[in-house]
Amino acid sequence: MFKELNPLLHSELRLAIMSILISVEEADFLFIKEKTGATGGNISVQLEKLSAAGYLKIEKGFLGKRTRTACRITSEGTDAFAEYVEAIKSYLEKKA
Amino acid sequence: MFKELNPLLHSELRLAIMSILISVEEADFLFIKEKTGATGGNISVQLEKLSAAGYLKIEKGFLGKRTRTACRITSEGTDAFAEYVEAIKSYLEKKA
DNA sequence: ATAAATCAGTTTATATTATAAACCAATTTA
DNA sequence: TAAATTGGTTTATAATATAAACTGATTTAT
Repeated sequence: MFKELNPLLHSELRLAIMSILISVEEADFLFIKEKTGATGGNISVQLEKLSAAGYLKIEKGFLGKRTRTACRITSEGTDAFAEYVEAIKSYLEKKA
Repeated sequence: MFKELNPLLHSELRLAIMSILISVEEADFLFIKEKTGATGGNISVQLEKLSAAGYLKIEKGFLGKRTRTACRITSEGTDAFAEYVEAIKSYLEKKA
């Protein structure tokens, strides 16, 4: 009846992050911050969790002299996201 | 970009409960328990929260001698659910 | 009749989570 | 060189989810 919702993805901010990453080559910290409107601290924590799960890769580098944190979704991340989308649909459809 | 997710509905069990109630006249406690596979305690707590928000009505009565707790979604509940469905879609769609 | 088991839930304790506030190191601007 | 800003991270707190323990009534077994 109801599929299980991956708890790592069933979180407003983490889902937003993944939603951004799924449709973009690469997104940096500030881009995610702007798009989600979340605080930096919150984003930092959630990126770390998604990274620990292997759903994204965090690439730290420099843009000129300033630090820059960029993220890319991994194939595991893409798969997990797709699975989550299927799962949540089982809750949204109105059953006959 | 991302619509806010009503935190009362963005919960696996509460969403499942609402998903059941949206497609059925009335559902009793044990029916919900069976469909969700959740523990009674958990269901009790979540029904209470949804009820407190006015999203469902809890009707306590008897079936023969045994107590029976039935639930019906309210129109506020229906609206909130519909809104949640729209909101979560904003996270699931792949943006061009 | 009464003890044991079951039913239909509720209460509460615990563990997990989400979140923002506080912080830090480097860079830029005044 | 002092103050402000940038780009984050750490950590403290509040909120949440969940199951375990409990309650009170009913049924079943002895």
